[in-house]
Amino acid sequence: MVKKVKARSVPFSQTRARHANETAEDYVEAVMELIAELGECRVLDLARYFNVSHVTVSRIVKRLHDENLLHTMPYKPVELTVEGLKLAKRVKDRHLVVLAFLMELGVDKTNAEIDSEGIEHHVGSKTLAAMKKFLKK
Amino acid sequence: MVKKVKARSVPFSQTRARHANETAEDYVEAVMELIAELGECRVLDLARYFNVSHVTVSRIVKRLHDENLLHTMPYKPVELTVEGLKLAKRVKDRHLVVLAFLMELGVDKTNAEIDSEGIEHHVGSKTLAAMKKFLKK
DNA sequence: CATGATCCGTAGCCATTGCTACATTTAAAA
DNA sequence: TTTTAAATGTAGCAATGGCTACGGATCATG
Ligand SMILES: [Mn+2]
Ligand SMILES: [Mn+2]
Ligand SMILES: [Mn+2]
Ligand SMILES: [Mn+2]
Repeated sequence: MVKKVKARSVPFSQTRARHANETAEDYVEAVMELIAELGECRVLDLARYFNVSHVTVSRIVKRLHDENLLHTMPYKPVELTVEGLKLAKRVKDRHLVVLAFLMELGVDKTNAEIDSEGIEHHVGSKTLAAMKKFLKK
Repeated sequence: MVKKVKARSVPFSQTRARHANETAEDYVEAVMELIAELGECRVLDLARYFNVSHVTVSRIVKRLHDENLLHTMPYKPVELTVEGLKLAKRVKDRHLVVLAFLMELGVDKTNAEIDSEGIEHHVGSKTLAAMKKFLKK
């Protein structure tokens, strides 16, 4: 008789899929925010924002341009496509819910900001709804 | 007058650091669990568990061996070092808290299992404490 | 004890995201 | 207008974690 292991592979597959979207989500949100704050979004603004080199940003911006999330021309500011803006709004809304939820739970702002930056990408629609419900009470 | 952007780089740096630990955390937890359930933990057990190829597992096991988290000899089952067991216990405890928390919040078990698999790695000590407190009430 | 199935390791590919060093473009100052 | 500083791009390296293909080791079974 061979013991069978529970089908735990689904959560891991889902987590890997979410990690694959994480960079795109953070970047479109950052571009939207930087344009709102600075009027435009330059590669170096993103590099400072994420605390990475401008080279890393430049390459990722190129990839997200290929994925139709960002507009970009050499030496020009980065902009959002229609698709990118839609994603940015959705992601920012979710991020704000997670942040508010953690603070409502009693976590200080500093730690809520740190943890929510990672947690946001792993919050599915059901969990997001539960957090919103909690916030209403 | 130049507008200055808030220091948002800290959360992103922290999130990247946590992602760097994620594989190690999931693997030691998996090894502990598979040994508990099957008596031993083989490379292929881990491959099935994570839904990846045995090659991916083999390379990662080697790296975690170099980091003194796992014991491994060619063609032998994988075991935990003292350090690995300590980490596994800590990680499993945190994972269970996150899972129970999500379910207490009203998320169904299936989605709670999926989301907690990613969220766990981004839950700092403050957030973990807040979740435990919530569960006590 | 032979052998075939299963398990595991190795070679080698790709994508992603970090980095430094250097080249080029753009924009500001002299 | 020339010159210099800042911003951006390019080349090339490393680590990580996916994969397939193939070969060698182990073990159960005949
Ligand atoms: Mn965000
Ligand atoms: Mn984030
Ligand atoms: Mn996990
Ligand atoms: Mn994550």
